[in-house]
Amino acid sequence: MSKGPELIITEKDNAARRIADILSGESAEAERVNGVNVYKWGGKRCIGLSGHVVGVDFPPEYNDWRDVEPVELIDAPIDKHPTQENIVAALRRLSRNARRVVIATDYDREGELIGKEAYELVREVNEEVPVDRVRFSSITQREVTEAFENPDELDFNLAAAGEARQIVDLVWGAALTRFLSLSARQLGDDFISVGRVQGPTLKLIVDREREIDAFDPEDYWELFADLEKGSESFEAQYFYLDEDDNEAERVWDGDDAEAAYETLRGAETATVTSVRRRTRTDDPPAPFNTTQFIRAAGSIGYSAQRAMSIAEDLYTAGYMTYPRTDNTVYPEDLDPRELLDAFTANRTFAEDAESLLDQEEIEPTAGDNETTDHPPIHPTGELPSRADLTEDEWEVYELVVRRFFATVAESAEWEHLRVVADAAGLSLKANGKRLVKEGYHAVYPYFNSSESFVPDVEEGEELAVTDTEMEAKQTQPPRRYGQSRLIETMEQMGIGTKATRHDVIQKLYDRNYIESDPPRPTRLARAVVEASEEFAELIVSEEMTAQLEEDMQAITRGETTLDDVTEESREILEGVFEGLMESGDEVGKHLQKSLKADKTVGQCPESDHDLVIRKSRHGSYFIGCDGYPDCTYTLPLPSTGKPLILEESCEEHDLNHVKMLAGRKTFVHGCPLCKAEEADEEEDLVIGVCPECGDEHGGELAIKRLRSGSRLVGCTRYPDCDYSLPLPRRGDIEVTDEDCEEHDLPKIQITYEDSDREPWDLGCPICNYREYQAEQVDGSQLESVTGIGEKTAEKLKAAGVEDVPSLKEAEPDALADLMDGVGPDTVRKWQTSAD
DNA sequence: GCAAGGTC
Repeated sequence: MSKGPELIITEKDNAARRIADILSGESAEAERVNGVNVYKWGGKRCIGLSGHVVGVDFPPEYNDWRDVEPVELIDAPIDKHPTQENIVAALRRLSRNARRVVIATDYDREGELIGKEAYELVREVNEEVPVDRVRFSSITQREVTEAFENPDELDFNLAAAGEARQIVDLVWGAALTRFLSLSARQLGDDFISVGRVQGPTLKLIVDREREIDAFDPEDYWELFADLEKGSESFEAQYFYLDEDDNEAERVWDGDDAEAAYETLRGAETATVTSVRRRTRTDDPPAPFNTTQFIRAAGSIGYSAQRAMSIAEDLYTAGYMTYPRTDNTVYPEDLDPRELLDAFTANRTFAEDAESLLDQEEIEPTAGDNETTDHPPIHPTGELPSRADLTEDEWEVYELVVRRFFATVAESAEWEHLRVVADAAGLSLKANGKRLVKEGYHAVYPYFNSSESFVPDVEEGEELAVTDTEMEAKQTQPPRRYGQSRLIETMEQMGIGTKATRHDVIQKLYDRNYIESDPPRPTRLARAVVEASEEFAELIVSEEMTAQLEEDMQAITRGETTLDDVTEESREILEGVFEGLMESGDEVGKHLQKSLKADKTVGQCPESDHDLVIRKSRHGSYFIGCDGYPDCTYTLPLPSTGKPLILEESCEEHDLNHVKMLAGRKTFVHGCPLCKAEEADEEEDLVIGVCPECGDEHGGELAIKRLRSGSRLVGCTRYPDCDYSLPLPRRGDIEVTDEDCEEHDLPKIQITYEDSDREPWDLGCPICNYREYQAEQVDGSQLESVTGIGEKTAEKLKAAGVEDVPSLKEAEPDALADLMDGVGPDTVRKWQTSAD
């Protein structure tokens, strides 16, 4: 009998630490094995994976897209290989002499598969060791202890169901993605992808755009009257009964509307014909799952991606529970009073927490979905101080805290008052609502709780008609999906998971399928959906997931096998490829045409070619002639942001307007040719002597407008002297009478004619630039490297890497060993992006 | 370099 340790394997480091704490009574100590945290107490070790540590893929000989016909991928072998080398190595080391292994991954299908992957890694180095599986719904003292007292076995059928999904997704996704990319000759970074989840999501967006395109607006009219009781006035709306005896407010005929309006205008009084009062209970919302959290964060201005990234940080820091969950029912062990109590010491929350604790009974709300993997999102009892968090983090944290508050608060109550009155034979109605009991709204201000006023009136009462109005309106096309509506709809359709839906949307942006927010599909997206609808309908249909889900459940129940399911799926894909390969050229041409349309702004003024948006070798955008090198016509674009071609076009030049997407600094550039012409016409305004070449060559400093639209202070001897100082992009530049004593230049003021922004005293352009430079992040700082945030920079410093030069010199494997959750590949990525 | 699913 081996005397080695008992090894517990969890899905992530965080879970490993908490489970070790519970089982050891907080006596576990952390040690590092191959750069991975291992928690150790008595004869036990607990290690956390990082989700899947092995991945499925085709063997390397299938890597070259050009060498392998996409159709060959259907029957190509599939390998499993470690993707997290350091974790796999640590796991092997610890299991070699283990006396027992316990799999404690998440309690769901993917968790079972991750557990089975760990099991196989263990078996590679230890054929004998007994392997158990424990399952618990939340990491609490009671559940974890109970689970470890009653160990179970791995469910290999459940894991096989997950494997079937991996294989089907890989084969369909890779084969079709390669086919489309090859047919359109898009092989670099701009390949054309499809998949079981991104396909239907993209189709959702494209279908909505088709509805919008096909929409034919209809005119209608609405009539209103202001009614007055004493000094109290309120608005009422005209309505009539339609053919089905339903109340209707929209008048579809212009003459009818005009006639009704004339009648209404002639009325001096209206008689109240009915008054109805009702109280309505407004129950507090259910606990947050991922989707509802994203939705709420969206309503206060966070993109899905950003909301999840902040949630992840708050979770890692220990302030809230796991952000990826479908569960909307709090676990039994959650004691609301105890949790509320933790907030009574905090300045922001104390008052609300105490008022909630004053309630006699606390019964948290519950949603429809109770799952076994994680609890709903709620704050932990550990509170950050405001200074620990950025403003955004605090805002999201407060949302999570307040949502928890809401779920343990009382219902609100509304009083609805509906008044119907008759004015010269026409019916008018008004709906008032008053919040008579604030309830959960007092602690959760994110829902609209505005009231609308209608005074107390009685049947038969006469009211004065003081003002009448007729509004001409048009029916509106359906609205585009916003990111959170999209995620909600994906959830309803059953595609993607809580952890991936927001990533899928990001992927659509990355592939140039959608742009802007709310997302709009590009021509390329339409072409991809059209081609798929014609030849591979399943890949853009939610049915594929529904069918796969059924198959997976059958595998879980032991009614069918992984091999049968994947074989059948491969046969269907063979059929798809028969049609696809016949029409490959046609599909490719259509995709290429759409790709070009996405880049085209109009006709070149100097040749018969199109003007298209191009990217220079330095990564900046410009407009160039598609006939290059025969025609070398170009127009510049601003240096900030990514260009988006707008529908609107210039009347004079017939070129589409361009918008520059740059987050909060997004702006409309307009017609690129107009901009260039404006700059050419504008004369430079001399304001002083060039400090670089003034003495020697007599160069002068002038305010200049470039053809790209940007403005600067530059030397009149350009390009012989390239001395320049930046000026802001927006606002009007005004030269004041006041001079800077140090540099002998006039001070500059920026005014904003088209907005109510206060004028800004920029001052002397040289002084201003010096200040600006001083504020900029020093280029040698770690945070200037893509992918390194504040926290990672801190960790790097703790590992002895102080700045960018020392990061570049570091040996990836050695550095990864010192860093928590960072692999050598990540280090290499940092190093390349630092160059 | 392809997917989708974990996780960081």
